[in-house]
Parts: sequence; C-alpha cells; structure tokens
Amino acid sequence: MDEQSHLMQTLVGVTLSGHPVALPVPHDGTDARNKQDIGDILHQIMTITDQSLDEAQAKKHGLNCHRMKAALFSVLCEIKEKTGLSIRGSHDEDPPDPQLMRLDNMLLAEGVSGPEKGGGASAVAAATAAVGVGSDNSIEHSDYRAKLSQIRQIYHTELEKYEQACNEFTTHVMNLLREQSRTRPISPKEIERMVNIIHNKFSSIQMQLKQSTCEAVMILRSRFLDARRKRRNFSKQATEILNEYFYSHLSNPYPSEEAKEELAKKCAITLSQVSNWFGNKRIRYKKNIGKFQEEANLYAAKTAVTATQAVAAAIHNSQTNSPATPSSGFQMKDEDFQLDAAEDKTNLLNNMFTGSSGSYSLPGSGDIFMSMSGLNGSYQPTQLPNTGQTQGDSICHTIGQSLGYSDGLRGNPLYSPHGLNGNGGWHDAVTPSSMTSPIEGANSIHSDTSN
DNA sequence: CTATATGATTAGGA
DNA sequence: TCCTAATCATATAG
Repeated sequence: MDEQSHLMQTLVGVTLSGHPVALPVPHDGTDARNKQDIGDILHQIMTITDQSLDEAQAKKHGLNCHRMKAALFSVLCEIKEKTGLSIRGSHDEDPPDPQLMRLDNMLLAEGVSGPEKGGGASAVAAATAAVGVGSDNSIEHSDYRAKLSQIRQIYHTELEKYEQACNEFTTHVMNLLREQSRTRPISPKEIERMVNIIHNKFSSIQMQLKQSTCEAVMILRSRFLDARRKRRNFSKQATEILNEYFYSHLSNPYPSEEAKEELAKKCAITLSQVSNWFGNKRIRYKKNIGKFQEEANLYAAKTAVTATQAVAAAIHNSQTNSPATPSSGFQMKDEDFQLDAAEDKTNLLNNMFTGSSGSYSLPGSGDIFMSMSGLNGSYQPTQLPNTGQTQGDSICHTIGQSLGYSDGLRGNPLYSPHGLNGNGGWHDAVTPSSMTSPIEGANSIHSDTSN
C-alpha cells in the first residue's frame, strides 16, 4: 500500500520542515545538536516497525502524553490542510477494466460465476448422471460438467475467502486509522480513500483468481470439446458392435446411412464417429489383413454361432410350418436375402436376428462364409446354399479350416480377401450404400490358387 | 519409456 | 458428399 509510504513521507516532511517542537525531545539550543536530534527521531520513526510491540506501545504512549502533543497536533492539522488538495485530486476514478469485464462475461457465459443451478458439484453430477443414458455424448458431458462445477466451487470458495479477508483487513485498517486519528488528523475522506485502495488491491487479486479460473475452464473445454486432443477410446462394447458389423459385412463394409445411425445409437457415439471408425477400419484392415485375421475369425465365429442357431431355428421353423424349400431361397447377400416363403417368415427371421445380442440381421452371416472362403481359397460362398450340406455343417467346416490357415496367410501379399480387389478397393465399393452383388468379385480374384 | 493401437483430421479424388 | 490414404495426437500395453 503506497498509502503507508505517503504517511511516512508526511511525517518525515513534518520533521524535516523544521518543527522540532513537535517531538518529545529536550531542546538544548545548539544547532548541531538539534540536527542530530532530528536524525535520531527520524531514525526512531523509521525503525519503529522493527521494535517490539511493547516498546513501540510505550513510545506511543509517551508521545500521546507528551506536553507538546497538542501543539504537534495542530501543526499536523495545518500541514494536512495544505497537502489535502493533492490527495483529493488523485482519485475518484472508477474505470470498468475492460479485461475484468471480459473475464466476468466469460465466467458468466461458462456458468461459473452465474446463479448456481442445482447446488453443489454432487447435485450437478447426479442430475447429469440421471439424464445420462439418454443422449449421445452426455457421458462425456457429465464428466465435463462435474469438472466445471468443481472449478466453480473452487472459484466461489476462493472468492468468498478473498471477500472475507478484504473485509477483515478493511476493518483492521480502519481501527488502526481511528487509533492514529488520536495522534494525527485523519479525515473521513482519507479513510474512505484508504478503504478504496484496499478494495482495489483485493479486486486485483480477484482478477487474478478470475483469470486463472478462466484458464482452467478453457483448458477443460479444450480437453473435453476438442476430441482430438483428448482422444478417448470407445467402450469395449461399442468396439464389439462395430467389429461385429464390420466382419459380418466384410464383403461390403459400407454401412448405409440408416445402419450407421443404428450403430451410432447402439454404441452411444455420433454418426461421424461411426463413419470415422469404418473409414479407419477399412483402410487398416486392407493394409494388413493378416493382422486382423484373428480378429476376423473371432467375430466370424461369434456371429456364426448366432447365425447357426438362427438358421437352425429357421430351418426348423420352415420344416415344421412349411416343408417346401427350406433354405433354397436363402441368398447370402446384402439387401437380397429372401426366403421365398411368406412374409411372416421373413419377419420371424428378422426378429430372431435383431433380437439376438449384437447380431445384425441376416445379411451379415453371409459375409462370414465369404470371409472364411477367403482364408482357404476353396470355399465359394455362392456355393454354400447349393452344397447340399446343412448350413450348420458348412459353418463348422469353414471355421475349422480357417483357423488352421490363419497363421500361414499372415502377411502374404498374394492373398486377397473376398470382396477386396487387386487395386486396393472393395468390390462394388463404388456405390457402397446401394450395393447389390458383392460376390462375383470374390470369385474372380481368387485366381491365385497357387497359394 | 517405447511400440503399437486407435480415434480424429486433412488433402485430394470421383 | 463420401471415400481413401496419410498423418496427427493420444491411449494403452509391454
């Protein structure tokens, strides 16, 4: 506080301006001695803060009781009168700091300094958690909100602490000034000014608090909202669902808009995340099929089990309900599979497949066979329906074969998986969403029978 | 700490 | 606009 130095200056000014009468020092007349006394007094004043409290108190008491005190006081009053003008002019300004305004606005916009909704971090977290499962990104959102309310809480407690400290300090200073007013003249205006100075100081501290709070919020924002900076892996379940779809549509892993939407919903991720995932998956799968073989087998087997059960059930159903053409019309193609039987059967199948955990409707199972065929190079998926074998047998067979080959094919550049042509693209990928015949490509590219 | 996995971004093509 | 391919930046496993 520069006020202190000012007061000191004032006092020093008094002593230097030739009023030794004001001080409780015996005066013996000689000029040299006089100057030395002044020096002593000055020194005493300057070092008064270094003295012990008792000592200082005793000195003060001595000063107060001095016989010349009244005279000193009047002199001080006089000086004060003269210097008062300079004090007055210097202030009365209250320019709203633009930066402070900005900080305030931001804190308000971020909901840090605004009215608290809910009451406390736990309440907010609980509220968001309750809403939680509903929308897509509310899980990250609740995390974000929890952290934000944490910042908010810290901000408010700190602010309160500063406020309290400020008030305490103000009253302390006012008490001090009141006490001093017995020794020297202090106008109410001066007290007010002092209080203002204190408030200014504290508000600058507050500004620092606001600044760092803003920074914290910005960091939080960038961490949570800039997903690239803070990449978060999808949940295991989500990856599972996506992989299941991918490997069961390996011939044409281009989910339609609707399929993407459904996947997004199931995985609790956004549509573009689904697209990203498939984009990444396709390119990475293609780049290193060997690496993904194990995974492919895993998911193929997984889906195959479901498919087997479903197909078996379907066959059983057909046999019991309509013995004619149990499975001949079963086309292993996207958008093209159809039981030539009545609609109710189709519905039944669809229900069965979509109902089973994570399995995506019948078209998928077809691609599993094709995936398998790619492994051993001999099984042609298109033949499956005509082999005369039951579906279940085919599946078991292909899985058994593929497992045996999985290692030998690793990294083999000659190996070309079904659906993947030599030019580095999935067959018929030109019109991904409306693809109708992914299969014939697989036949043609497996000319590398030398494998 | 290093290597790998993985989600996101970007450039460029059709 | 959607795709591929390359690349970035982070997460995670070893």
